[in-house]
Amino acid sequence: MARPRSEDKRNAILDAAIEEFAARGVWSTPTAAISRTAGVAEGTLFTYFASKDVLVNELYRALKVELADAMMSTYPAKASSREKFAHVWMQYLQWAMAHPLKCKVMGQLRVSDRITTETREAGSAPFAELLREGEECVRRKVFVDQPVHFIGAMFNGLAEATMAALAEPDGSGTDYAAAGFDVFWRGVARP
Amino acid sequence: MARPRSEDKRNAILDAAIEEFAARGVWSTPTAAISRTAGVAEGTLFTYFASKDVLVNELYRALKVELADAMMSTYPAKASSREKFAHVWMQYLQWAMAHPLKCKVMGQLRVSDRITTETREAGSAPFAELLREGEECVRRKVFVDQPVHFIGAMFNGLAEATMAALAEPDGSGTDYAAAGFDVFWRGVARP
Amino acid sequence: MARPRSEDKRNAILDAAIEEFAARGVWSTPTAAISRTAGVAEGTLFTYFASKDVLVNELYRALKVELADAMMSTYPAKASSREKFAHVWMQYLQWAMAHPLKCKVMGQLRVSDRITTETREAGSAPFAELLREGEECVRRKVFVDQPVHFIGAMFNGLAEATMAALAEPDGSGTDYAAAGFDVFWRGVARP
Amino acid sequence: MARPRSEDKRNAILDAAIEEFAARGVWSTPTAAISRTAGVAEGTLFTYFASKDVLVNELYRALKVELADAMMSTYPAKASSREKFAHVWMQYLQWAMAHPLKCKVMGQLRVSDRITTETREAGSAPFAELLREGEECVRRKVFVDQPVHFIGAMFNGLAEATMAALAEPDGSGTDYAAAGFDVFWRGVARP
DNA sequence: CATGAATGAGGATTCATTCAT
DNA sequence: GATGAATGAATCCTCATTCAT
Repeated sequence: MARPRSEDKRNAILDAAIEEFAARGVWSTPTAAISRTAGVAEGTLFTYFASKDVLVNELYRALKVELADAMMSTYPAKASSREKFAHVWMQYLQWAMAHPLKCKVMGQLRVSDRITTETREAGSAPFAELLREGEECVRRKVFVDQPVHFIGAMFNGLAEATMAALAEPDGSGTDYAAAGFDVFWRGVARP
Repeated sequence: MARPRSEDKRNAILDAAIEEFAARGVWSTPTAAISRTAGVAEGTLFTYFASKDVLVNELYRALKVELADAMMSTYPAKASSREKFAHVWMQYLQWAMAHPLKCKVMGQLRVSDRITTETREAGSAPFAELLREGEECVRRKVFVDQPVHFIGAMFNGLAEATMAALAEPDGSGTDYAAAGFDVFWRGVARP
Repeated sequence: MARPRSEDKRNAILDAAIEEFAARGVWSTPTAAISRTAGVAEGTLFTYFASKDVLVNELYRALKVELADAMMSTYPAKASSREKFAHVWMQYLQWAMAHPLKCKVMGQLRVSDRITTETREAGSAPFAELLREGEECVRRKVFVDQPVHFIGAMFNGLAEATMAALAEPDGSGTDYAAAGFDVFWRGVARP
Repeated sequence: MARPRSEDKRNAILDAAIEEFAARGVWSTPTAAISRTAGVAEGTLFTYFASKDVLVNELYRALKVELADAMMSTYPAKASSREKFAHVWMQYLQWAMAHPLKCKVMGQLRVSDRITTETREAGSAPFAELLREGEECVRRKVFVDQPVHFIGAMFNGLAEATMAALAEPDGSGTDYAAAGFDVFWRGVARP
């Protein structure tokens, strides 16, 4: 199938999907709701995405790419390791705070069975640079002696927890973002 | 008088739900699949759970209760703080490893819109004891000066990440469970 | 099947059926609603009535019998024809006003396909006396020269219309009952 | 652009509904039977009528409109009052005889709880002209001194009874239609 | 290509009836 | 006989996808 005409329309559909998925849950949202919100006809959705599964996978990939861009595009290649991770951490949280719907949808998609392994791999590709830095840190004994993917998982888990804390409406004013990163760094840095 | 409602049947339905939800995803499993797996008629499911939503909420609560029991029933009330948290951490991970399906389903339910606030609250009730210990640690300056719910979130986030790492089939033999706890403790303990 | 034990229970079921049918419509009322209102178990209903259809037919018959009793038990066998019909007319309307639910249900059952011809015939049996008087009136040229069943239909149609008028909440105070009978009598009496 | 919604298909569904409702009763006919008879897919019914309730209400309204058209479209505005009512009466009965199924269905719908007040009002709107004539007759002392709606109810009640008599298969050859109107007129005309 | 009506398999639930207790 | 849990066919409706316009 040739590339469909309008990139705008494709994006409108993806945006509508985010909005609807966030509001009603991924598997409770009919494609008709998405097309309506996107302002296109029901059938049009299927000229841009062959099926709902495809749409969902592409959306996941798109969100990952956007997040990766937010996190990595200003990556301070020359800073210290700590600064590199801190920078990425902060970009992550800022993006998450700026895009709560996208964040919520990513959370739902992450645990979904309909996201293929291929999509998942594509989604983590842009973070290769960060992985390399992690490996370096392990090698240089800056980090504890654990596989990078494990350390990456810690990073993610803590970031998500921090995000959730930031999202709470208790407004205690605490700077969870910085606190969260401290937990991460103290946790994985070799004592 | 009359057949009494059977706890066995209720459990069979919940077990079947776990099995099917893990295999096909919560919102892709028809109630008919659950009843078939449970060995009851389609209608019987609805004498035990008024609707699929109710079933899903009760299942979430039941899983939480089971997990809480695994984590807290052998809580070492007289041990040191570190030992208390370590114990709970290990019980958590052991339960998770022993019940991967339940774990997977909990992961899906946690992000679901259909789980009510009430259910969520009921699910976290059994961990009150742990919260208290956390507060104590903050007060005694064992932990960094952050709200307990934030520290609890860190605990959870790291535990989940560790679980995921344990579930990976790379079988590197690394003891992720212990390593994960070390990250947690170093992270939240006052340096 | 032997006569079931308790006549009371049978009546409770019929009464409950009237109440529920009036409130929710005959075919929107589950048998379970009837048994609940009657204060008996779901299954018990079926020891008194073999099926819902049977229940509905017996109810129709019972209502007809009750109405017939109200109309005919004080039938003034020695009065003039006009007085006879007027008496029956008034009894009819009084019964209808006194039992609006029963009346409503009869209205629904009358047009229902599930009422058998046999039931309908049984329902009109108690009015034989009145039919005879009608025939007499035709023969004696008190009524216009039409078949009695046609005149009976007029009687019924006008009585129902009068009932509906009485049920309206406009409360104009008009004596519809008497006015309705006058319309009937003028209409069918030979001028 | 796109297939336009077809009035034909809508009518086919309404016609099928009449046929099936007449044969099996309104609440015993599955929507699937209607769509099959109409020659459309099960789902198509719901693009024309949002629910069975909506279909039933629209059907009632459509039947009323059709009947009103039959009765009122040739209304002899310049004839005498008696002729006006006689005309409408005859049109009513002719329509009823010509469309026994529609008539039967209207009878069932009239007593149904699912017909909304709004639908009922819309259904009686086209008869305003006749109501006015009735009021005129009361004012000019052609009719007895009763509210028009009461006289209207008599008209209806008698017409229905006459219809039922006409529908009986005794084929006595009696001209019930004319006889019925005579009953009406004698009944309501001031003696 | 865009549109939205048409399709029909699938799904949650209901409910008359049966039957174990 | 009474009870109410168990049954599963039947029902209304949804929705991903197709296709005529």
